[in-house]
Amino acid sequence: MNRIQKRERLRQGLQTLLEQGGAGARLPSERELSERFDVARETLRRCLDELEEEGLLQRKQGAGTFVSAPPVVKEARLLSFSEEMRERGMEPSSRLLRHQTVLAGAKLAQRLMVTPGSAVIEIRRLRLANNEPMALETSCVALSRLPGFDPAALVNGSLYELLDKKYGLQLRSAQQQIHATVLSEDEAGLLGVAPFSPSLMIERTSTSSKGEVIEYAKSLYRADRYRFEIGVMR
Amino acid sequence: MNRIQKRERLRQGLQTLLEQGGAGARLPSERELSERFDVARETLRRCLDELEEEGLLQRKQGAGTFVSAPPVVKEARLLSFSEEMRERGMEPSSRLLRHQTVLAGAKLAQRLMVTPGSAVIEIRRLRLANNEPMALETSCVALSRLPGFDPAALVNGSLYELLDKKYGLQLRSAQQQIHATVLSEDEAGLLGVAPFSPSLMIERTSTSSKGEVIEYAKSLYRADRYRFEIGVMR
DNA sequence: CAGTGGTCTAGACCACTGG
DNA sequence: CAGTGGTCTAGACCACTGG
Repeated sequence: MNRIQKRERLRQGLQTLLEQGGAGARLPSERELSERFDVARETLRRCLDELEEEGLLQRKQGAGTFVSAPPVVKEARLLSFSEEMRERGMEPSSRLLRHQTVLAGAKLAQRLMVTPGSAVIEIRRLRLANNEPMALETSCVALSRLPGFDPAALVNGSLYELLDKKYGLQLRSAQQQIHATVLSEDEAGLLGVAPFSPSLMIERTSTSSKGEVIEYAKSLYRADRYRFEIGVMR
Repeated sequence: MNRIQKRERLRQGLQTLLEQGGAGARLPSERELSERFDVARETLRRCLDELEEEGLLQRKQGAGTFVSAPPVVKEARLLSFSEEMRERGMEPSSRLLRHQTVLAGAKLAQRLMVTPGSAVIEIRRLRLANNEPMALETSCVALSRLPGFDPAALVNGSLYELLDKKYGLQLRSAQQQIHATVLSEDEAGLLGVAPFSPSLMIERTSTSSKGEVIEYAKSLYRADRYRFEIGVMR
């Protein structure tokens, strides 16, 4: 399409200008740019909006448009343990420690948004990276959302993959709370560290694209091997 | 201004429509809405863009505009300690424990992106919420970026505010690393908890809109009073 | 095909800044 | 004050969908 080509040319032309200018440089005015690229000023502005959103430039009313240094912020994304470890260049694996069906108490029921007393599958796994213990994870999923769920499938697999393949459930967002705590003797033993070592505890409530709460998980990470990293914008 | 009122009315009118409709409902067409609210279609579209960005509605070319169930994900934003505590409904304050000018070693120089050996101001503050100790914070800023900097101004103020007012520096993004650790006896004493209590340690490197690294800060939060909360999307 | 959202235009007036 | 970005308008044509 002619239109797409035009948009593309505009975008690339602007990026070239940004590169030539370097951080701090001032761009020509919007009226001049729109004439130069032969587009309406509003069209140009929409393109500048995008570039500003991406942090490549800054506009200041009455003063002008200035090139920014691109930010290095790493966006937080919802990753499974397996995905995250692979991204960190490590090979993930799991050991299924225990699984049982329990009846949801008031607190858990609220977290999973189910009625108190409904059946919940609780899965406790030791999660390894390069065959070294990394975290101790307890996941809870409501049985009603996962008919015929078989925890045995989790011995070496990702819960997220299973949810997707078997139930067509894609997790879309999660709420995470991060605390610092110390490990009990049992927990420390499983993770292979000294008792009362510090630990990063992450509680996560994951929600499907339909808005249903699918999983509540509580993970204890070894503080000596794991850091939580996040980029934030103002 | 008439213009602001108009925009405000439009926004509120649309939100009312969204509420009345409920998730899944289909809004009237853009042409009809623009007529009803007496604005140009482009103006209406800009408002719809915002609402879509916020996840309140979804548009589908050729089909229509539909009300979404609002997401509950809380976006991570770069907040100063003061801003964050106020948002949590607590009154922030600070006690300046120490400040000194040091020469940047290799590690600090790399973090601040300055040449090793340059002067760096190091500020150590006890940060309180409702007059209770909450965190122990050590901030480092390169002197070259803040000529004539006076740490005394920080006794009861926000560093971010000072940077903005005095130097016109707005922080735009930050990279944060979150660890779990235990407090030394000194640190525990200052924070008013038992020695070797667990602590959430947050290291933050903040960058200005021009892409310069402005601050490196290391904070030790009381694990019993502070949790880091974050929403993530897939 | 009628109707929807997506994009673009030329022009106007406003708020803000100090090159 | 001239010049900048911010907002809005009325209208056009496009791509896509199936109420």
